[in-house]
Order: sequence, then C-alpha cells, then structure tokens
Amino acid sequence: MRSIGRLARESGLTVSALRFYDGAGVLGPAWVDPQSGYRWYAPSQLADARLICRLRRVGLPLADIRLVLAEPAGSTAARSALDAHLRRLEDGLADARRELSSVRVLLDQREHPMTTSTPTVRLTLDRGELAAALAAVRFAVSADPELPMLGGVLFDLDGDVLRLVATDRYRIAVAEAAAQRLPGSGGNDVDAAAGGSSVLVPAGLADEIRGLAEAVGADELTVLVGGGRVAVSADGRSVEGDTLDLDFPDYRRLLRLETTHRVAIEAAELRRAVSDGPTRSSASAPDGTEVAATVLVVDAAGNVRVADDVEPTADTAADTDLRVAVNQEFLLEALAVGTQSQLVLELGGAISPLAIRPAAGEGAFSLLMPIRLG
Amino acid sequence: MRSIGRLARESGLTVSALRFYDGAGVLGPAWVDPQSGYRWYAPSQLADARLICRLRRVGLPLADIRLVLAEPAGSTAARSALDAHLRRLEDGLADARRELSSVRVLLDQREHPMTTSTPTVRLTLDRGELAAALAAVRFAVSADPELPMLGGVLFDLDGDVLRLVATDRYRIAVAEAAAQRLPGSGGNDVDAAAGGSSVLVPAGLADEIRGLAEAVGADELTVLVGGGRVAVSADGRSVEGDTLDLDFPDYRRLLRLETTHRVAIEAAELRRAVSDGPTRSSASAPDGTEVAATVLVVDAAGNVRVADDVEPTADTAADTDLRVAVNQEFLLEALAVGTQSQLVLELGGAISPLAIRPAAGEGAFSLLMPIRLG
DNA sequence: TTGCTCCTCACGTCACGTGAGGTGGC
DNA sequence: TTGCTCCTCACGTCACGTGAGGTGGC
Repeated sequence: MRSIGRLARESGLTVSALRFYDGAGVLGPAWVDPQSGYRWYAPSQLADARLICRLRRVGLPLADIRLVLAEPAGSTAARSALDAHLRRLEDGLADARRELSSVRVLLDQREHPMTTSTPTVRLTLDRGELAAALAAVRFAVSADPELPMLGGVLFDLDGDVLRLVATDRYRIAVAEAAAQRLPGSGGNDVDAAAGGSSVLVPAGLADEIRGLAEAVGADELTVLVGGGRVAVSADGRSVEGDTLDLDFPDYRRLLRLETTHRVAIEAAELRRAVSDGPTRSSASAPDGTEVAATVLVVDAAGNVRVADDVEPTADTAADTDLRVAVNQEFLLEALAVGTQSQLVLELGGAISPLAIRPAAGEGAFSLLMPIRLG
Repeated sequence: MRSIGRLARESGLTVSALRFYDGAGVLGPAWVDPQSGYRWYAPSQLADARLICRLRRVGLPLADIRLVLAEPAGSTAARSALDAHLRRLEDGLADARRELSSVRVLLDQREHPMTTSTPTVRLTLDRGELAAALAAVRFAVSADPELPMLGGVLFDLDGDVLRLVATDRYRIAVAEAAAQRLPGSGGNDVDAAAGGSSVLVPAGLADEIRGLAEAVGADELTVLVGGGRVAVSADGRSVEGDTLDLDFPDYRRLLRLETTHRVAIEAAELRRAVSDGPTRSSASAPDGTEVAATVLVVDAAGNVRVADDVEPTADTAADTDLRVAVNQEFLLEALAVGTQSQLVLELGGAISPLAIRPAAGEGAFSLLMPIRLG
C-alpha cells in the first residue's frame, strides 16, 4: 500500500489533486485508517493515478476520466470521450487561428488608420447553386427586431466555398455553393483575415439576389463584396445593397454537436408522419407563445418514428428509446429543404439539437433546437 | 450611448460578462447614472466589446485582453500575447495527440490483456553523437532517492530523432542524436503511441552505454528497446539492463518558456566571468542548504554581465535591467557542455528559467531554474 | 397594474493550490 | 524536542452564469 505522498511522487499528481479526486469520486484510496484518517492506496491504483495524470495534463474533464476509469471491457464510451476531446482541441485551434489572424489585421488597421480602404472581394458562382443555397436557408432567417444581427443571411467565404448561414436561435440552416475568387481582390490572405470574406446580407437583399439568380439565363453570377456593399450581377442585370455591420453569432460553434444517434430516413415519408402525427402544445421560449411540438422517438434498433403518445408512458416507450421534442412547423420546413429524398437525422440526447443533413454529403444542412417538455 | 443590454446584443457578449468586465477593469461603461446605477456605454465601446467577444471566444485570458485594448500604437506587447496564446493552443493539441493516442493503446492492452508482448524498437545511432548527447545531459541527472523517476536519462524517440533528457528539478538538459529505425520494430505507429518509444534509463546504465559508445571502433551502434530492457551493441560488444518503470515528468512542457530577452554570448568568456565573479549565498529549495548564486544582468543594450554588486543598488543597476540569479555551479556546468563556443541565453524575467542553447541550431540545450534572492 | 430593463449581492461552477492549525510516530 | 508526513477546513483562483430580491419609467 502507498501513502498519498508516495502515490503523488510516483504518479506525477500532487497530493492536493489526489485529495480532491478522493472527494470528487474519481480515485479514492483503497483503505482509510479510521484512527488517523490517512489514505492508503493499493498497488493497482498507481496505474490509475498515472492515467489520470496524463489525461488531466491534456485537459480531459474529470467526468470523462471517470468514464475511462470505469470503462467496462468492450465499451466505446471512453474512446469516444477521448475522440471528442481531441476534436474540441482541434476545433479550438482552428477557431483561434481564424480569429487571431483577423484580430491582427484589425489592430493593424487601428494603427494605420484607413490608409487603405477595405478591400473588395470578387467571386463567380454558379447561378443554380446560389439560388438553391439561398432557398435552403431563407426560412431560418429571424424576423425578431430585437435581434437585428439574425435578420440576414451570412455570406461566409471559406477558401473556395461560399457558405450561407441563417438562424433565428431556434434553428440554423447552412448551405454551400462553390465559389471562384477573381483576381483583383486585393491580397487573398488579408481579405480572409480581415473578415472581409464574411458579410451579413439583409433578408430583403438576399431575396433580391435569389430572384436575380432564378431569373437570368447566364450560368454564372459575379459577386462583389466590400466597403459595406454587396453587388451581384449577370447578363447585364444586377442587384446591389448595403450589408449589415453587425456580429453574426459564431455558427461553426453552433454546428458542433456530439452525436450519439445517426438515423437514415426518407424525407417525404417522415414529412407525412410528422404532419399527420400528434403534437403536444408547449410554451416556446421566453415569450410564452404556444407551439405544436412533435416528439420523435429513436428506438434501440435505430428507427425513428413520431411518438404516438403525447405523454411518455412505460408501455409505449422503452427506457433505452431516445425522445426528442421539436417544433413541428420548423421540422417540416427543414425536411422540405433541398431535392434529396434520403436524409440523415443526427441526435445527441433529449436536450441536444437535432441535425438534418442529406445522406449523400452534399446539400443543405439544418439544425433544430429541442423543446423541453413540461 | 448604449445600455448594457443593447451593447450585449450588439457585441455578442452577455450582460453578466459585461458587468464582470466592468468590475475586472477590462471594459467599464463610459458613464454610470448615479441615481439608478445604470451603465451607459459610448459608441466607440462597441468595437472594444466586439473585440473582447472574439478574443474570449478563443480563450485569450483577460490579462492579455487588457494588453490588447490598452495597446499604444506601435507596441508589440499585444501581438506577442496573441502569438503566445496561439502557440499554447498548438502545443496543447500536439500534446493531446501524443497522450491520447498512447492512452488508447493502453486501454487496448487492458482489454486484450497481454496477448501481444510489448513490441521492441530497434535503432541505429551514430556512436559519436550518442556519446556526446549522453555527456551533455549526464550532469543534470538527480541523485535524490526521494525522486527515483529523476535518477535516469529519458530516451525519447520522436520520429527520426532520439532525444535524451535529464533533470533534477533545478535544471534540465536535453540533447539529440539522429536515429534510424530498423525494420522488425513491430508497427511504427503502435510503438510510438505505446510510449514504448520513451524509456527511462538509470544513470548507471546510461554511463555504461556512454562508455561503450566511447570505446568501440564502429561508427554505428544498435539499440534495442522493449519489455523493460535496453541493449546497446557494436563491434560484438554490448551493454544491457533494465529500464525504470517510472513516470518521467512532461519535459516538453518544462521546455516551453516565454522568452523576452535573447542574448548571444561566448561560452568560455562567460564561464570565466562566472567563476571569477562574486556570488551570493542563498538557501536553495526546501532542504535549506546554502548555495552560491551568480546574478546575471542583462542591460537595455542586450549585453549580459555578472553582477558585481551583491545587493541590487540604484547606482549599478538600471530599472530596465533584467537580473536573474542562478546556482553558480549549475551555470558553470551548463556552460561547459558541448563544443560550441557561441551560445545564446534566453531569459523571460527575474523568476523565469534561464535557457542556454548553441547559437547554431544544433547541440545540447539546458535550462536552469532561477533562485529567488531573499 | 403589468412588463420590461436595469441594479446589487450571494452563491455555484471547475479543478484544483495554498495556507492555517493540528495530529501521530520515529 | 525536532522533523516529517499526514489530516481537515476555509478561502483563493478564473471567468463568468444563475437566481433572489429590488428599482424606475412606460
């Protein structure tokens, strides 16, 4: 048996950490002297303590470490906790690279105030792709005057893809269109870093752009962005307007969810089941308006159905079933997007968002916030 | 002027964060209504709030954000805070990749208990390089029986370089030798991940290996590592012994320091100045033994000298001078390592470690902990 | 009167580190 | 007696989030 000090020395943990882990139920001593209160650790606990030291060193939360230590042979819960942690770190680094390089440009501009005007980015896009992408996100634009930054479509140029994003806080929709940068866009890196590649287009202007994209005969559209303006042109016609100088939320973070269930569905079929199926009235958000909520059930076999019981009762829902309630109208809108009939639902638990994406990797993606039932 | 709620909506920060930033001195309102206590923010504070939102999103500490907001034009303090943060994230991700892949292997071994024995790694090394590297780190091995994990030299195989590391907590020495993996090492990835590529060789065995490397005529040595043993052979002679199954501290983390001053020196010259220069007696560490401390002074012009005043007095030391006290004996040992006469000292403040590395990127590196003068 | 925004203050979170003050066996 | 290791308990750290309980103007 080892004393706490010896275990600390041999494991790399500190004495205070070991005492904390005892209290936190992560690693308790094998025996505690009832007289003195001294903690005594069994030989096998050295390996556990070393493992904890390594995992804490890289920032794995204690809750995940508990999973790892308790892992029954053959379980994958611990592995996916490790994977998820690595992904968080990778995403965090990618975010930081983007944000910090953009902040550097901002600081440069502050120092050399406006010697150079904001650079303009020029792109060409496929007409049909842009129209489809705009159609795929339009429904998620917010009409809430309190949140003006949600009243538009984010045009985010990420390398050679233009990503369109809209959200009203209850759902978020994302669609992409391949983009070609045209020369004369100023330095590419600087543009990207300046965030000049990400502009918020008001809903009205986005609708005009969509109208143009649907009306013209040309295959390609030209887009100019810069100086607080967007202009889209083709066939000698063009629409133009101001962008919104507001901070759209960090959509990448919103899209990162930990999925536990992935289910393939047929869009039209689920749409029918959702419209015909029962709903439950539920107070949505702070304003207290009642909305119709559809409850989806994923069973152990990996099938989704619309719950036919309004209240969860023991006879119809197994304990292992995952139940998620979402706004019926929003779900129908999300299922109606795009032309793909094969979709995939991604779920992460009863209070995690529901993601809807095409089975084949292309096309629009949307995400619905769950509704907490009573 | 904006109310706190409006600034929150427009900046992406929360109301509670804004109140916290007020108290923390990061971003206070331009005016506070003395009657109601309402906070009112000036138009220009929106840009600051947005900047804070972006920087906090990527985890930049508030202390660094204060630097960024206060940045006088032309200052580089804020830029290097951003750079340092990005490096922390990059290092953290690299650490996590290594640790987590190694933990995965550990978990696999736990599940399939010992169906496969520990794989063996085979290397060839240049005789002279290994001898030099061992000589360069030997002095930093600890003799403290309380800390057995420091009583050896870490052999850490990182890709095609074998890194040797030794530390006694007061200093750390690192040296490298080019290594070639020989086939028959089992899966390379698995080896590396298993941490089988990192073994702790007891000081006695390390000395025997060095003896062999210095004695034999062949240019190359073969090293076999695995199953708790190391064997080194050349010319038909070989030495072999057990490795220590103890956790050596995370040396990569110890080597990461934020350098503010970098000074080129001539090794022999500084060595003379240090041996001849005055020292101050100081209690080292918890055991209370007195050691002779040398005080190094870096002046604004970037020159190092040994302080000739034992007490810092206003006439000899400018306020801008950086003073670092280190163990004289340890400094002399570190300066005596290797064959390079041009060295670089790296400092990061009075209580930051002192790094000593060759001016040309090759050869041994060592780091001394500073001594706090009473 | 209700609803909305704002206020302060206290406490919770996460994973510990750091004393203060005290015990037990060599 | 000194020194060492261990103990508990309280409080600090970091960057907030979450109520509780209250105010002020439409």
